[in-house]
Parts: sequence; C-alpha cells; structure tokens
Amino acid sequence: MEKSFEPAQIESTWYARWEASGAFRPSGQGEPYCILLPPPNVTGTLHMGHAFQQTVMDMLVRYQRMRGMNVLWQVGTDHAGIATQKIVENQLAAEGKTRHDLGREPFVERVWQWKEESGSTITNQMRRIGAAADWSRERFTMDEGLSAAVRKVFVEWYRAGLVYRGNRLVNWDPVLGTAVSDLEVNNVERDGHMWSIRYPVTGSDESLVVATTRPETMLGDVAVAVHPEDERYAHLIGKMLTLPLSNREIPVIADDYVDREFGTGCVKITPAHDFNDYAIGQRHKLAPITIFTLDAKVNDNGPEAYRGLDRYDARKRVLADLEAAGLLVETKAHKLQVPVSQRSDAVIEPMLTDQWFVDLTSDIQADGRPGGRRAITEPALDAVRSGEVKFVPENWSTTYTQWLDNIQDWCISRQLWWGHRIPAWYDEAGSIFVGEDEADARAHAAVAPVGALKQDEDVLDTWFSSALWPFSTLGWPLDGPVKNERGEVIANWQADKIFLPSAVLVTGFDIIFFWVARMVMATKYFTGQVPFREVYINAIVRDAEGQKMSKSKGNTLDPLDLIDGIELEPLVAKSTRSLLIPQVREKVEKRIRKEYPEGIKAIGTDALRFTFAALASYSRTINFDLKRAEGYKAFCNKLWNAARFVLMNLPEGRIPAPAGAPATEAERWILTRLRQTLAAVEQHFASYRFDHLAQALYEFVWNEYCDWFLELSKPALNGEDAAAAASTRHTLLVVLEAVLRALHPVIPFITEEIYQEVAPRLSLAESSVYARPYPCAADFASDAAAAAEIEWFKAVLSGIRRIRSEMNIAPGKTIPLLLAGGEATDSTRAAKFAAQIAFLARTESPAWIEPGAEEPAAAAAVVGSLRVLIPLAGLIDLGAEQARLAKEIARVEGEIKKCEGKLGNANFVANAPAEVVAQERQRIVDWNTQLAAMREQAGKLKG
RNA sequence: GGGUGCUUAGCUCAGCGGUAGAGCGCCGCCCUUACAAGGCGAUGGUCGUAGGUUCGAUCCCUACAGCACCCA
Repeated sequence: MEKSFEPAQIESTWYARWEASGAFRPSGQGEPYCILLPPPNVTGTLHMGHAFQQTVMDMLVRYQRMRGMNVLWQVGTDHAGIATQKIVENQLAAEGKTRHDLGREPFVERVWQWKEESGSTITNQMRRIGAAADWSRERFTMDEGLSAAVRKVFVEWYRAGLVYRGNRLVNWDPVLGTAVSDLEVNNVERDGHMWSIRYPVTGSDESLVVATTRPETMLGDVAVAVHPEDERYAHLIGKMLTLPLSNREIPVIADDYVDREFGTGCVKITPAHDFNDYAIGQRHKLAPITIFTLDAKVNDNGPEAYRGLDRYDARKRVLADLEAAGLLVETKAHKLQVPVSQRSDAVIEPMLTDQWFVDLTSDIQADGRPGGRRAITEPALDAVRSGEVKFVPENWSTTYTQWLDNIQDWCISRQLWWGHRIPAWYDEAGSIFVGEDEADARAHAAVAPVGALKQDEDVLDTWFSSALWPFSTLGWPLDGPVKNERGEVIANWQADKIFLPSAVLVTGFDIIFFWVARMVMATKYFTGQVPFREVYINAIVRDAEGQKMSKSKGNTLDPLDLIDGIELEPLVAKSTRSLLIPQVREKVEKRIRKEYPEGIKAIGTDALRFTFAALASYSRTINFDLKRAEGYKAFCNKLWNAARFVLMNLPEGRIPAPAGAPATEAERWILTRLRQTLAAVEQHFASYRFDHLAQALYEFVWNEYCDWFLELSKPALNGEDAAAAASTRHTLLVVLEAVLRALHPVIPFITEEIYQEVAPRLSLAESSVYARPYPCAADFASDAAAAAEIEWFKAVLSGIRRIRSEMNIAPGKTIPLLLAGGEATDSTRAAKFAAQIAFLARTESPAWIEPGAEEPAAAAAVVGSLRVLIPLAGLIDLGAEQARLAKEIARVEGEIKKCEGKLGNANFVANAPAEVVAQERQRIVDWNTQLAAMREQAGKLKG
C-alpha cells in the first residue's frame, strides 16, 4: 500500500468497475428496497444540496444491499420546463433571436439538442459522489414511457371530472409569458409608496379616499368596498362613484373583508388583478375588467391615454394625472410585499387567463361523482394521518397536512413550448376534446367536432410528470417491458411493481408541497398504494456561518471542487463568471480571495461523504465547515495507515484463525467493543441518525482500534508468546475487515481499496466489499471480564502518561515504576500486563512496594485503591505534585459531598428509583476508595 | 398575523430527567520504527433570561428575549 491516503488515485477506477459488474442493479433476491432519486434538472449541475442528499441515499442503498435486500435506486432527471426553456432562450438571445423567430418545432428541437449536450453533466457528477444507482434504468420525464404516463393520467382525470379548464386568476409572469405556480412566487418586502386617491361620489359633493400601493390598477376598478359596520361610510353604501381618469360609474359595496383600521377604511376593488379583490368581486357578482396585456401593458379596456404603456409607466402617468386633477390626497413611503417570480425575478401580475386545473377542492361533482377533495386530496391526507407514510423528523407531517388542508386547485398548464403538450384539442366551435391522441379524443367526443381539431398550445407543469415518478419509472401504464431507444428493457411494471411502495424518500423540505404531496396524490389515485413508507427530510446545506449558499454572495461550494481541489485563480474565475453586476462581481471576488487564499485543497469523495454523514442530525440546516471536512480526510488517512500497519505485520499468505477463543484480553475487548459499536450502528441506520452513526464508527476506529488495540498489539506481536502473536494478527485483520464493511456505505472508495488487500489474507471469496454482508453485532462475542481488564489497563497507562506529560519527562526516557496499595485483582492484572505497560509507557517493569514499607517520594496516579507511582528522584517537582494532589483531593471531596447531600435527603432515597440510589451509593464508595489512596499518597509526600 | 424550529466550550454541533460531551481551534511537550493528515497531555461551559413542576431540570411546563425558516 502507498504510504499515505491518496483519494484521487483510489477513486479513479472503482466506480466504473462497480457499475460494469452490475453491482448497482437489483439483485433479484431478498426483500425489495427502493429509493427514488428526486430527479434533478436535466441541464443542471450538482450542488452541495444534491451531494448531501445523494450521499444519504447512497449510504442507505449500499447498507441495505449489503444486508441482502433487493435494492433498486431509481434515478433519472426531469425536464424542468421553465428553467430549461429559459436557458435556451438566453442562448438564442445572444444570437439576437427569440423562440418565435425559430417557431415551435425548431425551438423544441433545439432544446432537445441542448439536453443531449448537457444532460449527462449532472449524472456524471453523481458518479463522482459514488452514487450506487441503477443507471441502466435511468429515466427522463420527457422520454416516451413517462410521457405516455402523463397523457394517461391527464386523460383519466379529465374523464373522471377531476381535470377541468377554466378562466381563472393566476400568477402570471409577464416576462416569461406563462402562468406559474403560487409555490414559484416569492413575496419580497420592498420599499414602495401608499397613495391616497379621492373618488368623488356621483352627483354629490361628497367623496371617498382610497389607499393603494398600485394606483395604475384603478383603471380596472369595479367598486370601492367599505366595512358593513363602518359608520363613517354607511350612508354611502349602494351609491355610485365616478372613477377618476376612466370616468366610469362604480358602486360602493359593503364587505367585511375590509379592515376598518387600515388606511381610510375604503378599498378599491380590481378583481382582474388582485386575488383578494377577485374573491370580493365574485361575492358581489361584479364582472372583472382586465386592463393589462399579457406583457403587462395597458390594454384597450383602459382609457385611450394609457393604452400601450407598461404598468410602471402607466403608474407614473396615472399619478401625474391625478395630481393635476387635485385628486391625489397623499403620498407616503410604505413597505409592501411584492410577489416576484422565482424564475425570472419579474413582478407577478395576477391575470385572468384560460388554464387547466386539477380539482383538489370540491367534494362532489354535479353528476354525483366524487370531487377532487374526496378523490385526490383526502386520500393523500389520510396516508400521512394514518401513518402509512411517515415523516422523519416527524414534525414535517404538520407542514404537509396543513398545506393540504388549505390547498387550492392545481393550475397545471404553462404557456411554454418545452414540456408535455396538453392532450386536448379544440374544434372550430371551441369545444374541447381530450384523449391520448387526436383519434382517441375524437373517439371519446361527446359532441361531433365542428371543422378541424387543433391541439392546445400549452404544456403541463413539470411537477405534473414528477408526481407520477414513483410508478411511471417502474413501467406504468404499460403492463409489460418498457424499452429504451437502444432496445434495452428499462422497466417492467408487472415485475417491478414489487418496488412500490418505495422504502424511503430522501428530499428537502422545500419540495414537500411541490413534489411529495403530489406524488402521494397521484400514486394513491392510480395504484392505490402510497409511493413511499417514509419521507426523510434532509437538512439544507449552508455555509460555515449559517448563510444560505448563493452565487451572488459567493459562498457557494462546488462539491467537485472539494473532491478534486481547485486553485485560487480558477476558483475566482468560475465563481464570478455568471455574475453580471460589476459590484457583485467585485464583492464575490474579494470574499473568495479572502476565504480561500490558497484555493481549496482536495479532500476526496470519501471525506466529503463522511462530513455529510457526520453533519446529518435531525437539524434543519447543516452549516458546512471546510475545516471539519479536512478533519474527516484525516480520518480516512488514519484508517489507511491502520490498514498499512496491520498488513505490514502479517506474514505472506492466508492468516489462519486460531483454534478456540482469541488468546489475549485485548482481542476479546476490541471484539466486545466492535459488537457494541455495530449494535449502535444498526440503530442509527434505522433512525436515520447518520451523525451518530458516523461518530460511533469514528470513535471505534480512532479511539479504540487505533489508539488502544493497535498499540496493545505491538507488544503482543513482538512478544515471546507465539500463540498470542498469531491470534492477535488474526484479530487485527478480522476487526479491520469488519470495520471496512461497516464503513463502506459511508466511505465506499477507500474501504473497497483496502478490502482488496485484506480479502486474500482471510480467504474471502467476494471480489468487492460491496458484495460482503453488512457486519452484525451478533457475529462478534462479548467478554465483559476482558473489557474490565482493559479498562483497568487504560486507566493505569493514562495515569502514567499524565504524570510524564505534566512533569515534563522526555517521551523517550525510560522511567522506574512502582505500585502500592490495591486489591488482589490489581496485582494479578499488573502481572498480566507488565510487559504491555513497560512497552507502551516506557517504564521499567513495575515493582511492588510492600504495605508499610518505606516509599520514595513519587508522583502518583490513583486507580481505585491502587497507587501507580513514578519516583521523583531527579525527575519531578515535589511542590507541583503536592499542589496537584491537593487540588484533586478537593475535587473528590466535592463529589463526595454531592453524593452525601443526595443520600442524606430522605425524599431522594424514598422517591428516586432504586437503581439510581444504588448507583449513588456505589459512587460514594468508589470516591472514598480513591480519596483514601490519594490521602495516603499525600501523607507519604509530606513524610 | 398563523405555523415550525433554534439558543449548550472560541467555532460547528450532539445530549434532552439522575457524575455536562464530540470534532475543529487554542496551549504545552514530542518528527517514538502505521499515520506530523500524527502521538501524548492540558485548558475551556452558572447548558439564552425569569418563573414553575420534581427528591432532583441543560432536558418537562409557562412567560419573555434574540435568531432562523415556512405560510398569509
């Protein structure tokens, strides 16, 4: 083996070999265990969130595979309608063209090209992370099979009355020219103004003053609302107002939506451009007036003077005209919530448009069939309420159920070209015909089509296809083999439905609504099953200071830069490449130069994965600290060197197991600790506590196997006892091999590499550690007596080391060692471990001082009633030792006082559980034993 | 406004009713033949504040403060 751990070398070959060997495909044996990858955007790149999430999935997948489960990790990508279309539109813009210059078909063709070019980026990055995914079954939401599923679901829901077309107010992105989901809209606080405008009462001297943040929308006002119990305006209810600028007559209406305290208590009502106003308009049967075009310019419903003006230019003009007319009462600064499109940063304009919806809110349809609430929403709620689907951590189920309780119908149409085109056709009379294709639509026509049919121009929301992922990827709706373009079978519903429900979905809380809920809805409806039994909500990865990672802050990390390392200059270049605003660019560059003056050192995939595991508690965020990752690279190096040590101490060839139990206490102790560690690991996997899992293995490897067992093995390997040496060699190897298996799901590359060296020594048949069974606590014997012996030994050795260090005794110097006091077990143990103590503590062989005999002045470590003594002569500062002892005695006296306080309290003895009282009594005995020995030692020093 | 979390060592975080823990950092001594990406040792905390429940509270309850995030 190389002298140190070199991740780049190790990681370069294993992945391809695993993949080629078919190790990532379902074994076909054992209980099915399936994990669905949340499909990343096909043209995206891997970020820290992906890397973290995929590490979690990969740990589970590898663990379950090693436990003998029939594991499928279903991977694939989604087409990310808006995001992908926008990328290609930007490319066109650079050529001075728009998609309309190309036309629909050539444009979509171009998007496909872009997908072909960049589509494998992210999946290749996943391979670098080590993801043991079944690539032979990789799917894409727009591939033929998944598109068939989309059509089938749309058509079936339509025919069940659950998908409908309606003219509704939706969140309209005027830049992208499409409806967007309310989940894709951020409400951002911005500085704006509140304008007060006077509306005269028709045929009177009176007037009302309304307050608004969007004066331009007054062109579409249809009423002014006041609170029904507001005495100030009671006499005006039902009267008409003359709407300034438009000179239309609008009524004063009463609605208890109005907040009397806010502003003047009068609210202008613009149903066509505000969601609340829309609801009021409906209540009062007021027809909305749309005043904007789809690109947010005033349309022909506005007064002539404003037509064609952009909404913000129209605002200026409206304000100026009001001012001139003396109707602008007040202008004041005001913070307001502005709805902003996540996709384009454009301010959303609520807009009345024809859209397709999935009904999620009606209980029953006019013809008696169940409505969407009963058919789709309720089953999805029940799945979580009944515990059929469990959230981990549990409290996310509240988020889920609260959202579903207040859900609105789902707008599924998007005015884009990239996506699944809606399978609906219109005849010349405007009737709708829905079907898998035009012929199917005609076949199911309720009325005879008038003239030619024309397909709907719109596409479906990307999440519509993602919602079907749990079953569409398994081959549904086809009931047989699904082949890819190369003719290979990639799914087969008949056989693969054993993978439904999948075991666990690992995903971020931000898509509980977008995706998790919708998968439950669709999967329940179409298969009767839940899509997954558990949902593990992973934390969001932030930077070391807890700040959200964002490109404009310059605090993003590319997982591949951590794995491979990157020099400062390339790092600066790539971090600023996409930043167009010079100030931002400068700020980011400064930050990077400050934070990574020497670039980023390569830590390798394994260390990155271990870091993710160690940080994966149930917390909602993990702050990724590069320092910590470096620490886990050191751990990998430690493991590597431990393996080197073991291997360089072995003779050639196979190492046979000794007959009977291991020869030494140290072996029986480390096996006991291994057993305990594995039991803990099993629990931590079951509860998704990867942080505890990582810590348990870290501690075992470093603090027990390396720090103590390897050290203890040195005297055994070099000692006289040949049987002990042979037995120790075998145990070193056995524990190492078990550790490799235990760690493989977390750090697959290094464990595989070391396994290759270890396997022949134990004559293991499996060619990969991944093919070995996961180690089980029950495979290793427990020996409490040996454990107690070693704990004693550790206490004695630590005591000597402490003295050496505190008294500044040169590490290389061999010193005398005396023992005094103690019980019978102390003398047998001292005899048994004499050689190990001498070797590891660099002391002479221990010599006993008879009770009552003269003792030299010495520094002491007290272990129970045993005093471990280093004679002071020439080595030690007597005063310092006395001071130390006095301090220690005071501490123990304090502890005894605390115990006595408890035991002296009758209430404690009466009420505390018996074992707690007993434990307290034992503690007081132990403290007293130690105190006696320390006092005796203090006396000797004085005398 | 409604909801969900968080506040523990210098930093990042575990613990969550019975002797306050880890990693990293800091300090001291060591290039000891697996590993200086290392070894050995040490320092460091009235567990956000105030009440309450309890024999006993970092842990449970209440209020408050501060900080996040989600939905309006």
